[in-house]
Amino acid sequence: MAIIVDKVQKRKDIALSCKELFIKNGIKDLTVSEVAKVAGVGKGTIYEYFKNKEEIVFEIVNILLQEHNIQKKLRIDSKEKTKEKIIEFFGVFYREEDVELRKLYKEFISINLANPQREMIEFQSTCSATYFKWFEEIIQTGINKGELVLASKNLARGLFVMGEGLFVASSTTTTIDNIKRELDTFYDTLFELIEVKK
Amino acid sequence: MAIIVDKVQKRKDIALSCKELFIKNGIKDLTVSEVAKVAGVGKGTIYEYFKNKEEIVFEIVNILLQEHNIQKKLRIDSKEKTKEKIIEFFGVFYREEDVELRKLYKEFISINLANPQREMIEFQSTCSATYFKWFEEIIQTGINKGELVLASKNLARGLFVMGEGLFVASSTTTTIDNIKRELDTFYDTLFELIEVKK
DNA sequence: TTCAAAATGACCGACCATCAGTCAATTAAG
DNA sequence: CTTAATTGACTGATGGTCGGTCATTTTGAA
Repeated sequence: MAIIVDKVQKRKDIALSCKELFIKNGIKDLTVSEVAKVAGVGKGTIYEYFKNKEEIVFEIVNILLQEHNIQKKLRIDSKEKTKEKIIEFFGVFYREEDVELRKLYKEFISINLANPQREMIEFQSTCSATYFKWFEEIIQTGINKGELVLASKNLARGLFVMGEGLFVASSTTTTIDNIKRELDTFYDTLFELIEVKK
Repeated sequence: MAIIVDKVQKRKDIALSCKELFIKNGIKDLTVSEVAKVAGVGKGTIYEYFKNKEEIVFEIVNILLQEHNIQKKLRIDSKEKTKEKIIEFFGVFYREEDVELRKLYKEFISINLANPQREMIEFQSTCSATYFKWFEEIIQTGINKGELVLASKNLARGLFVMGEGLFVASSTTTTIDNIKRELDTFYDTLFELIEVKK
Protein backbone atom coordinates (compact mmCIF):
# COMPACT_ATOMS: atom_id res chain seq x y z
CA MET A 1 0.00 0.00 0.00
CA ALA A 2 0.97 3.64 -0.24
CA ILE A 3 -0.10 6.93 1.28
CA ILE A 4 -3.63 6.85 2.58
CA VAL A 5 -5.38 10.18 2.90
CA ASP A 6 -8.63 10.85 4.63
CA LYS A 7 -10.75 11.15 1.51
CA VAL A 8 -13.77 12.42 3.39
CA GLN A 9 -11.79 15.14 5.13
CA LYS A 10 -9.96 16.20 1.99
CA ARG A 11 -13.23 16.46 0.14
CA LYS A 12 -14.44 18.81 2.84
CA ASP A 13 -11.20 20.77 2.75
CA ILE A 14 -11.38 21.32 -0.98
CA ALA A 15 -15.03 22.31 -0.81
CA LEU A 16 -14.53 24.78 2.01
CA SER A 17 -11.43 26.30 0.44
CA CYS A 18 -13.50 27.66 -2.43
CA LYS A 19 -16.50 28.62 -0.33
CA GLU A 20 -15.82 32.37 -0.48
CA LEU A 21 -15.08 32.24 -4.18
CA PHE A 22 -18.27 30.37 -4.81
CA ILE A 23 -20.49 32.56 -2.69
CA LYS A 24 -19.09 35.64 -4.38
CA ASN A 25 -19.56 34.49 -7.96
CA GLY A 26 -21.97 31.58 -7.98
CA ILE A 27 -21.37 28.32 -9.78
CA LYS A 28 -21.61 29.85 -13.23
CA ASP A 29 -18.50 31.97 -12.82
CA LEU A 30 -16.56 29.48 -10.77
CA THR A 31 -14.12 27.48 -12.85
CA VAL A 32 -12.71 24.14 -11.80
CA SER A 33 -9.22 25.47 -12.47
CA GLU A 34 -9.85 28.24 -9.96
CA VAL A 35 -11.09 25.76 -7.40
CA ALA A 36 -7.99 23.65 -7.91
CA LYS A 37 -5.83 26.74 -7.48
CA VAL A 38 -7.33 27.94 -4.21
CA ALA A 39 -7.45 24.38 -2.90
CA GLY A 40 -3.77 24.03 -3.75
CA VAL A 41 -4.20 20.86 -5.79
CA GLY A 42 -4.07 19.94 -9.44
CA LYS A 43 -7.18 20.10 -11.55
CA GLY A 44 -7.20 16.35 -11.99
CA THR A 45 -7.25 15.86 -8.25
CA ILE A 46 -10.55 17.69 -8.01
CA TYR A 47 -12.09 14.90 -10.02
CA GLU A 48 -10.67 12.33 -7.63
CA TYR A 49 -12.97 13.78 -4.99
CA PHE A 50 -15.92 15.11 -6.95
CA LYS A 51 -17.81 13.59 -9.85
CA ASN A 52 -18.45 16.99 -11.34
CA LYS A 53 -18.45 20.70 -10.57
CA GLU A 54 -21.94 20.63 -9.12
CA GLU A 55 -20.88 18.16 -6.47
CA ILE A 56 -18.55 20.75 -4.98
CA VAL A 57 -21.52 22.99 -4.28
CA PHE A 58 -23.37 20.00 -2.93
CA GLU A 59 -20.56 19.42 -0.44
CA ILE A 60 -20.40 23.05 0.69
CA VAL A 61 -24.14 23.14 1.29
CA ASN A 62 -23.93 19.87 3.14
CA ILE A 63 -21.24 21.11 5.52
CA LEU A 64 -22.77 24.50 6.20
CA LEU A 65 -26.24 23.08 6.64
CA GLN A 66 -25.08 20.75 9.37
CA GLU A 67 -23.50 23.64 11.26
CA HIS A 68 -26.61 25.69 10.72
CA ASN A 69 -28.92 23.00 12.05
CA ILE A 70 -27.14 22.83 15.37
CA GLN A 71 -27.58 26.58 15.82
CA LYS A 72 -31.16 26.38 14.66
CA LYS A 73 -32.07 23.66 17.11
CA LEU A 74 -30.67 25.69 19.99
CA ARG A 75 -32.48 28.83 18.91
CA ILE A 76 -35.84 27.11 18.51
CA ASP A 77 -35.57 25.25 21.79
CA SER A 78 -34.86 28.51 23.58
CA LYS A 79 -38.20 29.95 22.51
CA GLU A 80 -41.19 29.47 24.74
CA LYS A 81 -44.26 30.04 22.60
CA THR A 82 -45.13 28.07 19.48
CA LYS A 83 -45.52 31.16 17.36
CA GLU A 84 -42.03 32.27 18.30
CA LYS A 85 -40.67 28.83 17.48
CA ILE A 86 -42.24 28.90 14.05
CA ILE A 87 -40.97 32.39 13.32
CA GLU A 88 -37.54 31.26 14.43
CA PHE A 89 -37.83 28.26 12.17
CA PHE A 90 -38.05 30.48 9.11
CA GLY A 91 -35.52 32.97 10.36
CA VAL A 92 -32.94 31.61 7.93
CA PHE A 93 -34.84 33.26 5.10
CA TYR A 94 -34.18 36.78 6.29
CA ARG A 95 -31.71 36.78 9.19
CA GLU A 96 -28.69 38.93 8.42
CA GLU A 97 -26.14 36.36 9.54
CA ASP A 98 -27.56 33.68 7.27
CA VAL A 99 -26.91 35.61 4.09
CA GLU A 100 -24.22 33.12 3.02
CA LEU A 101 -26.47 30.15 3.55
CA ARG A 102 -29.17 31.79 1.46
CA LYS A 103 -26.77 32.47 -1.36
CA LEU A 104 -25.70 28.84 -1.26
CA TYR A 105 -29.25 27.61 -1.09
CA LYS A 106 -30.14 29.75 -4.07
CA GLU A 107 -27.43 28.15 -6.16
CA PHE A 108 -28.39 24.76 -4.88
CA ILE A 109 -32.03 25.12 -5.91
CA SER A 110 -30.95 26.45 -9.25
CA ILE A 111 -28.72 23.46 -9.92
CA ASN A 112 -31.35 21.03 -8.73
CA LEU A 113 -33.95 22.55 -11.02
CA ALA A 114 -31.71 22.70 -14.07
CA ASN A 115 -30.06 19.30 -13.95
CA PRO A 116 -31.55 17.10 -11.30
CA GLN A 117 -29.19 14.33 -10.30
CA ARG A 118 -30.35 11.43 -8.20
CA GLU A 119 -27.92 11.98 -5.35
CA MET A 120 -28.62 15.66 -4.97
CA ILE A 121 -32.37 15.20 -5.17
CA GLU A 122 -32.17 12.50 -2.55
CA PHE A 123 -30.08 14.68 -0.29
CA GLN A 124 -32.53 17.52 -0.74
CA SER A 125 -35.42 15.17 -0.04
CA THR A 126 -33.85 13.88 3.13
CA CYS A 127 -33.13 17.39 4.36
CA SER A 128 -36.60 18.53 3.50
CA ALA A 129 -38.20 15.54 5.20
CA THR A 130 -36.16 16.09 8.34
CA TYR A 131 -37.06 19.75 8.46
CA PHE A 132 -40.70 19.02 7.86
CA LYS A 133 -40.84 16.43 10.61
CA TRP A 134 -39.21 18.94 12.90
CA PHE A 135 -41.74 21.57 11.87
CA GLU A 136 -44.66 19.21 12.38
CA GLU A 137 -43.39 18.45 15.86
CA ILE A 138 -43.41 22.14 16.71
CA ILE A 139 -46.99 22.42 15.51
CA GLN A 140 -48.03 19.24 17.32
CA THR A 141 -46.45 20.44 20.56
CA GLY A 142 -48.36 23.69 20.15
CA ILE A 143 -51.58 21.76 19.80
CA ASN A 144 -50.78 19.51 22.76
CA LYS A 145 -50.01 22.53 24.91
CA GLY A 146 -53.37 23.97 23.93
CA GLU A 147 -51.85 26.93 22.11
CA LEU A 148 -53.09 26.01 18.66
CA VAL A 149 -56.35 24.63 17.32
CA LEU A 150 -56.31 21.05 16.11
CA ALA A 151 -56.74 22.05 12.46
CA SER A 152 -53.31 23.72 12.48
CA LYS A 153 -51.81 20.33 11.78
CA ASN A 154 -53.19 20.33 8.27
CA LEU A 155 -51.64 23.70 7.58
CA ALA A 156 -48.16 22.43 8.32
CA ARG A 157 -47.19 21.50 4.77
CA GLY A 158 -48.52 24.74 3.37
CA LEU A 159 -46.69 26.83 5.91
CA PHE A 160 -43.57 24.82 5.41
CA VAL A 161 -43.31 25.32 1.67
CA MET A 162 -44.38 28.92 1.99
CA GLY A 163 -41.04 29.86 3.43
CA GLU A 164 -39.30 28.36 0.45
CA GLY A 165 -41.72 30.05 -1.92
CA LEU A 166 -41.16 33.44 -0.41
CA PHE A 167 -37.45 32.90 -0.64
CA VAL A 168 -37.55 31.97 -4.30
CA ALA A 169 -39.97 34.76 -5.08
CA SER A 170 -37.79 37.33 -3.42
CA SER A 171 -34.74 36.00 -5.24
CA THR A 172 -36.33 36.18 -8.64
CA THR A 173 -38.13 39.49 -8.41
CA THR A 174 -37.42 43.02 -7.36
CA THR A 175 -40.74 43.69 -5.71
CA ILE A 176 -40.51 41.84 -2.42
CA ASP A 177 -38.10 44.10 -0.61
CA ASN A 178 -38.68 42.92 2.88
CA ILE A 179 -39.25 39.25 3.45
CA LYS A 180 -39.37 39.66 7.17
CA ARG A 181 -42.23 42.14 7.08
CA GLU A 182 -44.20 40.02 4.65
CA LEU A 183 -43.77 36.96 6.81
CA ASP A 184 -44.65 38.83 9.99
CA THR A 185 -47.92 40.08 8.58
CA PHE A 186 -48.78 36.61 7.43
CA TYR A 187 -47.95 34.99 10.75
CA ASP A 188 -49.82 37.57 12.77
CA THR A 189 -52.93 37.06 10.73
CA LEU A 190 -52.69 33.31 10.62
CA PHE A 191 -52.04 33.01 14.34
CA GLU A 192 -54.99 35.25 14.98
CA LEU A 193 -56.96 32.47 13.29
CA ILE A 194 -55.31 29.33 14.62
CA GLU A 195 -54.40 30.33 18.14
CA VAL A 196 -56.73 29.08 20.82
CA LYS A 197 -58.45 32.08 22.30
CA LYS A 198 -58.15 32.25 26.04
CA MET B 1 -33.27 49.97 -48.00
CA ALA B 2 -33.23 46.26 -48.52
CA ILE B 3 -35.15 43.32 -47.09
CA ILE B 4 -37.18 44.33 -44.07
CA VAL B 5 -38.26 41.50 -41.81
CA ASP B 6 -40.67 41.62 -38.95
CA LYS B 7 -38.10 41.35 -36.17
CA VAL B 8 -40.68 40.77 -33.48
CA GLN B 9 -42.39 38.00 -35.39
CA LYS B 10 -39.16 36.30 -36.40
CA ARG B 11 -38.01 36.35 -32.81
CA LYS B 12 -41.19 34.54 -31.85
CA ASP B 13 -40.82 32.10 -34.72
CA ILE B 14 -37.29 31.16 -33.75
CA ALA B 15 -38.25 30.77 -30.10
CA LEU B 16 -41.25 28.59 -30.82
CA SER B 17 -39.41 26.44 -33.32
CA CYS B 18 -37.17 25.10 -30.57
CA LYS B 19 -39.87 24.85 -27.93
CA GLU B 20 -40.14 21.06 -28.07
CA LEU B 21 -36.40 20.62 -28.10
CA PHE B 22 -36.05 22.88 -25.10
CA ILE B 23 -38.83 21.32 -23.07
CA LYS B 24 -37.38 17.89 -23.72
CA ASN B 25 -33.81 18.65 -22.69
CA GLY B 26 -33.78 21.89 -20.75
CA ILE B 27 -31.46 24.79 -21.41
CA LYS B 28 -28.36 22.92 -20.33
CA ASP B 29 -28.49 20.42 -23.16
CA LEU B 30 -29.83 22.80 -25.76
CA THR B 31 -27.12 24.16 -28.03
CA VAL B 32 -27.43 27.33 -30.02
CA SER B 33 -26.38 25.40 -33.13
CA GLU B 34 -29.32 23.08 -32.63
CA VAL B 35 -31.67 26.00 -32.22
CA ALA B 36 -30.34 27.52 -35.42
CA LYS B 37 -30.82 24.23 -37.22
CA VAL B 38 -34.43 23.65 -36.20
CA ALA B 39 -35.22 27.29 -36.82
CA GLY B 40 -33.72 26.95 -40.27
CA VAL B 41 -31.33 29.88 -39.89
CA GLY B 42 -27.62 30.35 -39.43
CA LYS B 43 -26.17 30.44 -35.95
CA GLY B 44 -25.21 34.07 -36.30
CA THR B 45 -28.80 34.99 -37.06
CA ILE B 46 -29.85 33.76 -33.63
CA TYR B 47 -27.73 36.51 -32.14
CA GLU B 48 -29.46 39.10 -34.30
CA TYR B 49 -32.64 38.33 -32.40
CA PHE B 50 -31.42 37.27 -28.98
CA LYS B 51 -28.71 38.72 -26.78
CA ASN B 52 -27.83 35.29 -25.42
CA LYS B 53 -29.10 31.75 -25.09
CA GLU B 54 -31.08 32.52 -21.97
CA GLU B 55 -33.15 35.09 -23.84
CA ILE B 56 -34.57 32.36 -26.04
CA VAL B 57 -36.07 30.69 -23.00
CA PHE B 58 -37.27 34.08 -21.85
CA GLU B 59 -39.12 34.50 -25.14
CA ILE B 60 -40.71 31.04 -25.05
CA VAL B 61 -41.96 31.61 -21.50
CA ASN B 62 -43.25 35.00 -22.50
CA ILE B 63 -45.28 33.65 -25.43
CA LEU B 64 -46.69 30.65 -23.61
CA LEU B 65 -47.51 32.66 -20.51
CA GLN B 66 -49.61 35.08 -22.50
CA GLU B 67 -51.58 32.21 -24.02
CA HIS B 68 -51.92 30.64 -20.61
CA ASN B 69 -53.21 33.81 -19.00
CA ILE B 70 -56.08 34.11 -21.40
CA GLN B 71 -57.18 30.57 -20.57
CA LYS B 72 -56.64 31.18 -16.89
CA LYS B 73 -58.77 34.30 -16.86
CA LEU B 74 -61.63 32.46 -18.51
CA ARG B 75 -61.36 29.53 -16.13
CA ILE B 76 -61.32 31.69 -13.02
CA ASP B 77 -64.18 33.88 -14.16
CA SER B 78 -66.28 30.80 -14.78
CA LYS B 79 -66.05 29.79 -11.13
CA GLU B 80 -68.65 31.01 -8.74
CA LYS B 81 -67.20 30.67 -5.25
CA THR B 82 -64.01 32.34 -4.05
CA LYS B 83 -62.48 29.11 -2.86
CA GLU B 84 -62.97 27.58 -6.30
CA LYS B 85 -61.41 30.62 -7.91
CA ILE B 86 -58.34 30.37 -5.72
CA ILE B 87 -57.93 26.67 -6.34
CA GLU B 88 -58.26 27.36 -10.05
CA PHE B 89 -55.63 30.08 -9.71
CA PHE B 90 -53.05 27.56 -8.58
CA GLY B 91 -54.21 24.86 -10.95
CA VAL B 92 -51.21 25.50 -13.17
CA PHE B 93 -49.01 23.82 -10.56
CA TYR B 94 -50.58 20.40 -10.98
CA ARG B 95 -52.98 20.40 -13.93
CA GLU B 96 -52.01 17.72 -16.44
CA GLU B 97 -52.28 19.96 -19.47
CA ASP B 98 -49.91 22.54 -18.01
CA VAL B 99 -46.99 20.16 -17.77
CA GLU B 100 -45.11 22.05 -20.48
CA LEU B 101 -45.58 25.37 -18.80
CA ARG B 102 -44.26 23.94 -15.54
CA LYS B 103 -41.19 22.56 -17.24
CA LEU B 104 -40.56 25.97 -18.77
CA TYR B 105 -41.16 27.74 -15.50
CA LYS B 106 -38.74 25.42 -13.79
CA GLU B 107 -35.99 26.29 -16.23
CA PHE B 108 -36.91 29.93 -15.99
CA ILE B 109 -36.60 30.01 -12.20
CA SER B 110 -33.35 28.13 -12.42
CA ILE B 111 -31.86 30.63 -14.84
CA ASN B 112 -33.10 33.56 -12.82
CA LEU B 113 -31.56 32.17 -9.65
CA ALA B 114 -28.22 31.30 -11.22
CA ASN B 115 -27.55 34.38 -13.29
CA PRO B 116 -30.04 37.11 -12.62
CA GLN B 117 -30.18 39.57 -15.48
CA ARG B 118 -31.99 42.86 -15.13
CA GLU B 119 -34.43 42.29 -17.97
CA MET B 120 -35.48 38.84 -16.89
CA ILE B 121 -35.85 39.82 -13.26
CA GLU B 122 -37.97 42.77 -14.32
CA PHE B 123 -40.12 40.59 -16.51
CA GLN B 124 -40.53 38.14 -13.67
CA SER B 125 -41.37 40.97 -11.29
CA THR B 126 -43.97 42.39 -13.62
CA CYS B 127 -45.58 38.99 -14.12
CA SER B 128 -45.52 38.30 -10.44
CA ALA B 129 -47.00 41.70 -9.58
CA THR B 130 -49.77 41.24 -12.11
CA TYR B 131 -50.62 37.80 -10.80
CA PHE B 132 -50.56 39.01 -7.23
CA LYS B 133 -52.85 41.94 -7.99
CA TRP B 134 -55.17 39.51 -9.70
CA PHE B 135 -55.01 37.21 -6.70
CA GLU B 136 -55.68 40.04 -4.27
CA GLU B 137 -58.71 41.02 -6.29
CA ILE B 138 -60.10 37.53 -5.95
CA ILE B 139 -59.63 37.66 -2.20
CA GLN B 140 -61.06 41.17 -1.97
CA THR B 141 -64.11 40.16 -3.98
CA GLY B 142 -64.55 37.23 -1.63
CA ILE B 143 -64.48 39.59 1.33
CA ASN B 144 -66.87 42.03 -0.33
CA LYS B 145 -69.30 39.22 -1.09
CA GLY B 146 -69.16 38.23 2.54
CA GLU B 147 -67.58 34.85 1.81
CA LEU B 148 -64.29 35.51 3.58
CA VAL B 149 -63.36 37.22 6.82
CA LEU B 150 -61.61 40.56 6.55
CA ALA B 151 -58.30 39.19 7.81
CA SER B 152 -57.97 37.00 4.70
CA LYS B 153 -56.50 39.99 2.93
CA ASN B 154 -53.33 39.75 4.98
CA LEU B 155 -52.92 36.13 4.04
CA ALA B 156 -52.83 36.91 0.35
CA ARG B 157 -49.06 37.23 0.00
CA GLY B 158 -48.43 34.08 1.99
CA LEU B 159 -50.90 32.07 -0.03
CA PHE B 160 -49.56 33.48 -3.22
CA VAL B 161 -45.95 32.49 -2.65
CA MET B 162 -47.00 29.16 -1.22
CA GLY B 163 -47.98 27.94 -4.63
CA GLU B 164 -44.55 28.73 -5.94
CA GLY B 165 -42.93 27.16 -2.90
CA LEU B 166 -44.81 23.94 -3.31
CA PHE B 167 -43.86 23.86 -6.95
CA VAL B 168 -40.17 24.35 -6.24
CA ALA B 169 -40.26 21.88 -3.39
CA SER B 170 -41.88 19.23 -5.51
CA SER B 171 -39.39 19.83 -8.28
CA THR B 172 -36.37 19.46 -6.06
CA THR B 173 -37.43 16.51 -3.94
CA THR B 174 -38.87 13.07 -4.40
CA THR B 175 -41.15 13.14 -1.40
CA ILE B 176 -44.02 15.33 -2.49
CA ASP B 177 -45.72 12.99 -4.87
CA ASN B 178 -49.03 14.66 -5.14
CA ILE B 179 -49.11 18.42 -5.17
CA LYS B 180 -52.81 18.51 -5.73
CA ARG B 181 -53.60 16.52 -2.62
CA GLU B 182 -51.26 18.60 -0.50
CA LEU B 183 -52.80 21.81 -1.74
CA ASP B 184 -56.35 20.53 -1.28
CA THR B 185 -55.75 19.63 2.36
CA PHE B 186 -54.25 23.02 2.98
CA TYR B 187 -57.07 24.90 1.30
CA ASP B 188 -59.77 22.92 3.02
CA THR B 189 -58.27 23.65 6.41
CA LEU B 190 -57.54 27.28 5.72
CA PHE B 191 -60.97 27.93 4.31
CA GLU B 192 -62.48 26.29 7.33
CA LEU B 193 -60.76 29.10 9.23
CA ILE B 194 -61.26 32.08 6.96
CA GLU B 195 -64.67 31.41 5.52
CA VAL B 196 -67.48 33.37 7.07
CA LYS B 197 -69.69 30.86 8.84
CA LYS B 198 -73.33 31.17 7.86
C1' DT C 1 17.63 -8.14 9.59
C1' DT C 2 18.26 -5.61 5.31
C1' DC C 3 16.99 -3.31 1.31
C1' DA C 4 15.65 -3.13 -3.40
C1' DA C 5 11.94 -4.31 -6.32
C1' DA C 6 7.09 -4.39 -6.74
C1' DA C 7 2.78 -2.55 -5.73
C1' DT C 8 -0.37 1.00 -5.00
C1' DG C 9 -2.74 5.20 -3.92
C1' DA C 10 -2.38 10.07 -4.68
C1' DC C 11 -1.63 13.54 -7.68
C1' DC C 12 -1.09 16.14 -11.79
C1' DG C 13 -1.57 19.10 -15.97
C1' DA C 14 -1.45 18.65 -20.99
C1' DC C 15 -4.89 17.58 -23.87
C1' DC C 16 -9.63 17.00 -25.89
C1' DA C 17 -14.29 17.99 -27.05
C1' DT C 18 -17.84 21.11 -26.72
C1' DC C 19 -20.09 25.22 -27.21
C1' DA C 20 -21.47 30.27 -26.60
C1' DG C 21 -20.67 34.08 -28.90
C1' DT C 22 -18.14 37.05 -32.79
C1' DC C 23 -17.23 38.98 -37.19
C1' DA C 24 -15.76 39.46 -41.93
C1' DA C 25 -17.74 38.12 -46.01
C1' DT C 26 -21.81 37.25 -48.79
C1' DT C 27 -26.53 37.65 -50.42
C1' DA C 28 -30.37 39.75 -52.29
C1' DA C 29 -34.18 43.20 -52.31
C1' DG C 30 -35.33 47.66 -53.91
C1' DC D 1 -25.49 50.55 -55.87
C1' DT D 2 -26.91 50.56 -51.08
C1' DT D 3 -27.95 48.43 -47.08
C1' DA D 4 -30.47 45.21 -44.15
C1' DA D 5 -30.08 40.50 -43.38
C1' DT D 6 -27.72 36.40 -43.12
C1' DT D 7 -24.11 33.21 -42.48
C1' DG D 8 -20.79 29.71 -40.83
C1' DA D 9 -15.93 29.48 -39.96
C1' DC D 10 -13.47 30.87 -36.17
C1' DT D 11 -12.15 31.95 -31.24
C1' DG D 12 -11.66 31.61 -26.45
C1' DA D 13 -13.13 29.50 -22.44
C1' DT D 14 -13.92 25.62 -19.81
C1' DG D 15 -15.53 20.97 -17.99
C1' DG D 16 -13.76 16.75 -17.86
C1' DT D 17 -10.19 12.78 -19.13
C1' DC D 18 -6.14 10.12 -19.15
C1' DG D 19 -1.46 8.60 -19.33
C1' DG D 20 2.05 9.03 -16.55
C1' DT D 21 4.90 10.49 -12.27
C1' DC D 22 5.85 10.40 -7.46
C1' DA D 23 6.08 8.94 -2.74
C1' DT D 24 5.31 5.56 0.45
C1' DT D 25 4.53 0.95 1.94
C1' DT D 26 4.80 -4.00 1.39
C1' DT D 27 7.26 -8.02 0.40
C1' DG D 28 10.48 -11.56 0.17
C1' DA D 29 15.10 -13.18 -1.15
C1' DA D 30 19.64 -12.91 0.48
